[in-house]
Amino acid sequence: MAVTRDDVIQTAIQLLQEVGLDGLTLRRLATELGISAPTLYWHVKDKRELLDLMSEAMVRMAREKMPPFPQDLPWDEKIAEGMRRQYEAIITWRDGARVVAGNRPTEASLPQIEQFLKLWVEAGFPPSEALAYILTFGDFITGCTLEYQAEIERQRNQPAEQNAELWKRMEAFPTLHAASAARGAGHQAAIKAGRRPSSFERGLRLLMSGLRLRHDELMAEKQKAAS
Amino acid sequence: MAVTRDDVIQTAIQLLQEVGLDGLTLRRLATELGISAPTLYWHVKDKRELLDLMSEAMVRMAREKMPPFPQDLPWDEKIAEGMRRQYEAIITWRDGARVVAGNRPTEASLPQIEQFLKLWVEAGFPPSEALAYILTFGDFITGCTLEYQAEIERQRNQPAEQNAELWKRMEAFPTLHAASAARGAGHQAAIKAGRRPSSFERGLRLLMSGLRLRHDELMAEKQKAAS
DNA sequence: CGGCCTTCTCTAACGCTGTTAGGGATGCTA
DNA sequence: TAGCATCCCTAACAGCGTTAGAGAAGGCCG
Repeated sequence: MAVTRDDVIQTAIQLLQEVGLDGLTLRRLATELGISAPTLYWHVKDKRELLDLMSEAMVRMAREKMPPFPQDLPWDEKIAEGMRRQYEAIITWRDGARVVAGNRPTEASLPQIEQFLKLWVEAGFPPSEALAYILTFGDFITGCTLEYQAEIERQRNQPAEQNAELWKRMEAFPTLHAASAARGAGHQAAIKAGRRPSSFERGLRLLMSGLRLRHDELMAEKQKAAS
Repeated sequence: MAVTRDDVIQTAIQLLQEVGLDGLTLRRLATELGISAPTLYWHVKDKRELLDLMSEAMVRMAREKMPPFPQDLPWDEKIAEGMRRQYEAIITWRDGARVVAGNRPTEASLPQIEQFLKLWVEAGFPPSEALAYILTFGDFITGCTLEYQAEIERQRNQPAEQNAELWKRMEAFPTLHAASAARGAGHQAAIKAGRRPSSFERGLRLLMSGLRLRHDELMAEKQKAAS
């Protein structure tokens, strides 16, 4: 049976889970598909294009598995939920951040963005401001997922030896040492247990607080203009 | 005259500015230094190590060029200024985000962190919470710089042709289209003129708003405990 | 039926990458 | 004078993304 373009993408994604982005070579992918490496170039223009297609498919697939978007929430919780979903869609996949980040929004993501944008506009934000905020939140999501997954890959590659040395050096810095100690143990344990780090939720909370303030401002302006 | 390890790092950084991270190969770097590629392995263990050293040097050099840190500011503006400096230290360099991001904090950055951490503790944050916030802010900086520089490299490689097509597709999505139109022109012009995008300042403002709220909470708790 | 054209695949090879092996030359030190 | 550390070399390897160009299978049309 002939390999389809979709087979290529799905197998690539599956392979990504197993070996990570650095292990995802065209030759390896071809072998997995039972074809030769150059044949991939019939299905796909580039490795770059393959990654774009994977990125799109990964986000879409992750989204499809989520429960329907809750409709009966106040505006701010809706927006927060939207952000959480984007975060989830990326961090679900091994090296998801490196695959997805840096891609310009693809055509397939436009409806998604449009729908999300509507939430903001309904809440009272001007469209252009809303878009700017979405991109800014997106930057945070990118950074969050990237750093988290970088940490995971690091731990996969080297069993915590250099870590100990850094810890030693920290003793020269009392505040940092105290902070790390208070944070350290629980945090490390959480990562190893597969639990998500609190960094995203913490940042999201801050961003949402700021956003609510801005929202209040806008509402006040509108009230004033109406009177 | 013999090449020193520092020559290697400095030349690598300079080369990075000219050709970007993807153009920074060991052979090219060696040629620039007037030596052969394998000789680099006498100065440096790895390409990975070279990048770590570059990262450290880049941040340090950028910092050294900045005016002394202003001391007579309220706590929140001090913290915001610290964040701005970290952002600046990365975005100054071509592909700075890709070089710096994903590196665990190096030994050389520990004093920097310690000092910054003190600002937070003086402001009334518990050390571990402060550290967590610093990392969260750091995630945002990473994402911001990364996406911005990715956009720059994209524009360097392909002169805006695919961009136009995406724009066409947008017309099917009224809210998005309106938002992009309102934002688009000025934003593009700003990037081409070398001005920094507002995304970072916008996010920073939100984060700081949230942080001030949290600070109020902490102060209230402390007051309560004292009485 | 024979011929064509699309679809899917192949082998061979190119130019590039980071990296290793192993061997020299120089110059300080004992 | 011997030895050792320093700094550099050539040759080569395995792997990467990618290109050139040819070939087999199947539907369509004369």
